[in-house]
Amino acid sequence: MFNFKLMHSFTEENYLKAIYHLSEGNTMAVSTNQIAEMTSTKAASVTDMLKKLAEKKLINYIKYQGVTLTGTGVNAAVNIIRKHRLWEVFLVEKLGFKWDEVHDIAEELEHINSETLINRLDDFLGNPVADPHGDPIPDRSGLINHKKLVKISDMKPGESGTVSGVSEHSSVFLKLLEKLGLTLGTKIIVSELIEFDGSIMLTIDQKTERTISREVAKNILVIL
Amino acid sequence: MFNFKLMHSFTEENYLKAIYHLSEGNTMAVSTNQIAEMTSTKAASVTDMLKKLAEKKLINYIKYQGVTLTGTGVNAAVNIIRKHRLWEVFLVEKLGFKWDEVHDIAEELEHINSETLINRLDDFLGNPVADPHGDPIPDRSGLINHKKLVKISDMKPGESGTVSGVSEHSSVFLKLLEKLGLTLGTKIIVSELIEFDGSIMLTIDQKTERTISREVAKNILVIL
DNA sequence: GAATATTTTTAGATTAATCTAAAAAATATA
DNA sequence: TATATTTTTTAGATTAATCTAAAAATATTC
Repeated sequence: MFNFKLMHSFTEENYLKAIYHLSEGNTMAVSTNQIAEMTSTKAASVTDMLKKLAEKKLINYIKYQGVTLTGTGVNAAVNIIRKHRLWEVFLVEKLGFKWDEVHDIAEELEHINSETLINRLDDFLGNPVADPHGDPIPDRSGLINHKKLVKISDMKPGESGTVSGVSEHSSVFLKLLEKLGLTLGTKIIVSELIEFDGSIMLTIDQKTERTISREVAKNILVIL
Repeated sequence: MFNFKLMHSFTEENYLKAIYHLSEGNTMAVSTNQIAEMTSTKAASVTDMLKKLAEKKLINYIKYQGVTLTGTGVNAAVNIIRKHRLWEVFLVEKLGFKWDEVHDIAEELEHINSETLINRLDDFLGNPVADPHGDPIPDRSGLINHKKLVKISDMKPGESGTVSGVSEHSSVFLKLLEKLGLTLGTKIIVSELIEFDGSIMLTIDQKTERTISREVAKNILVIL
């Protein structure tokens, strides 16, 4: 259960989210510059905010050593991500937006403060487990069901799987995937690795044959 | 069509909305103190903001003379109200909130900025013409279909009508109406005016007989 | 391990929105 | 109409979030 009834400002929430995303995957502390880059601010501004978040016990912060989220900080961040992803599902499933159109609007909606609202939205949507990009939706207690996903670029020839996520969320990339017929749920088989440039030949949905660049392959995640 | 692509801050929007609501009904300019009261700020803060809004040509402001909205200002205010009311419909119709629970959440949602979002929400909801309290929802060009509503307190004995709106939106009042069986759509007949205290005896839905105070009657709006 | 480069923090300003207290203008009252 | 009261504005501060420029700490390179 989310036990932080204290309100955090819009801006504080964005910093928490940035720190959370930056620490996903790696166990290291997150640096000031990384946060500055992700939040499109300057390092000096980040330092100021880090002091404030540390004061509020949302992060562990030692000067010059980077930051990690505290338990409370993780809870806050996960709650924002839950809201973001549920709103994305709403926008796509109920309002007919495309998967490349929802990010900015969800970025605003994620800051709406009402636990009741978000839990009712969750129920209304049928308690979805993933957002339109395949990212898992934390449940109301903050638990995240991480699926084991593999980059197409890490697959061996002959292996097959189902497209289930992306690690690049830009509209340009998502539109490309649509054009290539590589949306979520698509079944693929890696037929060949092209040694020359590292590009990868796929069989898509048992019919189409298509070559994708290594750069594209790195950003498509598959369940084997 | 709304032709103000310029963004207004959360705060500016709240001032515009306050001025709009305060000028509804009366043709007079709105005073600094009225705005301060409605926005829960001090008069000095209001003066500062009025200068800013005048600078942006959203209001007509003459020192010591109060303010009126300009055309652009009205458009901006109406757009916010449209968003507020559509979100209220969503909360009640789709998420199962009660009519006395939606105001605060809609107050946050109304500031989400996306014309596409709100137009799609409008369609998703079936282009409703009124919010859960009976207030009219401006269409996407900003037009408001004002219905001729009469206060129960202004009705004569023998007159009948359908409850179609309220002029008091507090949760306390709305809950009371529910308890009294006087929700939107309820048919009433004024059976008697009690001279002693001005209270009014009603027949509700052709069966229940009930007396309501003049204070309550003043805040219930009816279509004859 | 000293010199250089990079990163991070501090210091001092800026902007938006607010406040209190005092001054100015408008309104009400005697 | 002169005085008192109320309303509104100005003046000067405060808070949150940001910035630039300079200083301090850490990391890299020779």
